[in-house]
Amino acid sequence: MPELPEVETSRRGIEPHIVDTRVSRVVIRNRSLRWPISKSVDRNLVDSTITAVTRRAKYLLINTEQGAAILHLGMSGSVFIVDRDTPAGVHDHVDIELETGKTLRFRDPRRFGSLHWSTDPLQHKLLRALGPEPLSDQFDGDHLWAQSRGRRVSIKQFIMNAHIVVGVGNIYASEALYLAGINPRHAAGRVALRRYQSLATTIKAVLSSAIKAGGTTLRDFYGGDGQAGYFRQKLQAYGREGEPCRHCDTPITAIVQGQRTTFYCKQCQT
DNA sequence: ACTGGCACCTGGGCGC
DNA sequence: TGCGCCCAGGTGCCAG
Repeated sequence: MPELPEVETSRRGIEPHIVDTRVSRVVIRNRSLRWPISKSVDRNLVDSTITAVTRRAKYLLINTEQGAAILHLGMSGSVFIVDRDTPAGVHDHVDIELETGKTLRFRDPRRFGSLHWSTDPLQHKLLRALGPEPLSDQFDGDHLWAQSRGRRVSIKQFIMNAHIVVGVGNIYASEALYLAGINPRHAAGRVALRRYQSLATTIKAVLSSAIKAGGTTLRDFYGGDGQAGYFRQKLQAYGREGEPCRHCDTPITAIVQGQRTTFYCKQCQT
């Protein structure tokens, strides 16, 4: 479900309800996610006070004085606030009950998500080797160009590699390449610096714009406040196979790269 | 060091 | 209606 804009939308949705609040109880109905949820998660969260909800890549960090719960939503996960004692559905795996009477609920039908505990989350194995945040100053065309030299993977797969830059998933990779006019099949190592500068700009633009719109709701994404994201209406390429390119009317093409579908315009993206 | 492919899992939508 | 098939917003890990 979520790419970076959806995770950020979720973060903003839940943060005001849980910050500066003590955790009274943690209910874990199913520990079998992508990795088994360790008991250290509930053990450390109970009775602690949430100090902040932050994000690194597509990970949500629920911070306390002692450490942080590291939550990944996988492909189908979502977090939202409910009143305590709201009946849980079959895919509601984790409830973090707060002393306010509210509960932070984690739902994940496909169970590709994960939940860890760490006293030093940014140094956690899953986080420490990640590339820069796309909306930070550490990410720019120079970075992409330098990292891409000698690489033969397609530029689409290259920008989706979290060790290069985080937060660019399948939707926004197609969108950014479309906006930059770059053919997604090009070998990353053969794309010029100038084009990478353009691409870094469109990556920032499309992610910022999607965050502003509350994310993209394809099927069932709702932010932590229950609102559907409305970026879908702004998609230029993703999901538009056969529909006319908004610039040249050429039907949008769909191809498969690395087992993921890519959408692009053969005319505009060269 | 890279690269491509597989794995994990459920549900929605479609064609018959 | 029901069944089988294909597809889906992610990403760690493995073999080559």
